[in-house]
Amino acid sequence: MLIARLPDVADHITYPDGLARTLGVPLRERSVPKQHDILSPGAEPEIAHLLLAGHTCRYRMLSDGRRQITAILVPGDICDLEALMEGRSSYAVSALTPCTLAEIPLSKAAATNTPDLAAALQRRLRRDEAIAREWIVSLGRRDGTERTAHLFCELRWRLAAVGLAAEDSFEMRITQADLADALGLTPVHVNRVLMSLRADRLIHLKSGQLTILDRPRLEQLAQFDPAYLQP
Amino acid sequence: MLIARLPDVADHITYPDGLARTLGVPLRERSVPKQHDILSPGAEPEIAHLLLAGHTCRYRMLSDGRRQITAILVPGDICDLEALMEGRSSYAVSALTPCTLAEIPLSKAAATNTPDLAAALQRRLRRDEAIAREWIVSLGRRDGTERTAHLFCELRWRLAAVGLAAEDSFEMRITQADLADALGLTPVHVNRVLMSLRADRLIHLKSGQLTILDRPRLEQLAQFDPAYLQP
DNA sequence: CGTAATTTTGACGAAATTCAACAGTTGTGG
DNA sequence: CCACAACTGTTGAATTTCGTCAAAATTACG
Repeated sequence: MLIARLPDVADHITYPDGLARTLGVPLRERSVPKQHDILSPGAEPEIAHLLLAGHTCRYRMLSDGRRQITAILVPGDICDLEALMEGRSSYAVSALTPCTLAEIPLSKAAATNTPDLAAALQRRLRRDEAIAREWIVSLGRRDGTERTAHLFCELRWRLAAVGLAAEDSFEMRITQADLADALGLTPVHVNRVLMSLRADRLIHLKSGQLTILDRPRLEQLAQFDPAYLQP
Repeated sequence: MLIARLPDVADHITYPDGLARTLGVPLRERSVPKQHDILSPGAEPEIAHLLLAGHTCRYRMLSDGRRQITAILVPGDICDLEALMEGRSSYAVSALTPCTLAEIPLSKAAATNTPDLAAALQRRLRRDEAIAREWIVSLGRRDGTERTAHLFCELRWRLAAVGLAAEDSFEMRITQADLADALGLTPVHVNRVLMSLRADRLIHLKSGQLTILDRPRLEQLAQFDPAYLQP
């Protein structure tokens, strides 16, 4: 599932080689287990992370234990973009699955003042915001089934863009409990929604592999329009 | 309700004088009625707008008529930030109340290449994203009452920052139907939530004036933490 | 002053949650 | 390689939150 030197990846900071060249230092790689905390909010981190394999998330906890995932990151994404751009972070980041990460030293990033890098980071920020906006639409106005369908359409699109979703099928080892925290539902209800998507022959999900069986119908159900994901 | 030359406004593009000086042109002012479309998605706009008075929103429509408001803008905010930064916009903007706007010519803004302006715009973008993230938390994990309380806490904070919410009271002429589209609820349910907030003596809302009667209790109910609004 | 928009209320229905139990899968150490 | 424990997924029944429909009351506005 590792991403590297993909021909169809446009952005030069999506893969570690390009980012290392831009910063002028080789990036250390690191593997972290599922559930591992990559960034705690409030802390002053010294490294940011480019995700190479697996899925991470940004999230916020409420004081009574409720958790909301505000973003799911896929390979090629920068997990702690806020920390990279302003040195501090208002959200936490953790690993939804076992992950491989490339470490980006913040000191080095801050010292690298090329317009190239700044533009690339700003593009990432705009994209993250567009994704967040669409997530608001899902949480506010799509029911559980549409919302879940939309997430799967979005993940497929983003993974395909980095070469990780051939044939409408991709690795997704996110648990139903974590999906629930992303979708604003309970784990029980996520399970029922998945069962119904399966019964409708829209998806096949087993042992960490999600296959979209009927993409046109799933995208129609979700009212998925990839315009917001375009660079 | 007009915002201008406020001593406690830090950002030099929050008020029209500063922005006009930065761009080197005087900004035309314009009044638009309630419901007026300020920006349609997909269009290639030639002007962006700094909100001077009233409330506008960014929103997205689903094909079956459902609408989700993704951001509420207050005086000092740039309505069409995405258009200003990349020339096109993936969301629509319209006026929730009668508004006064300052017109920002995109050509002039694109030509003004000062690091100062770029930094200010990027700060706005980061802030908008932080607000969007918190909105995701509300829609995903707060119930109708908490969500409404959170929105009021946020509006009070943002309006206070531009001098428009003295004594925990501010003008808010947004209809319950529009609040519903922002909160991901139905108008009927918004009404019930407002009734219950009134019954609990947390707010007073009448003829377009919202007064927060017990701010500590309202903020606790909403689990409001203004950290995300900090510059 | 009259009409339209908005707010409020009630009765009923649907979507999602809660609680509880059980089955299946995965991972680990003996 | 098996046995066990822990986690993850699945299902049912009862309850809660929120939505829908419909109508009345109130307010805003030309």
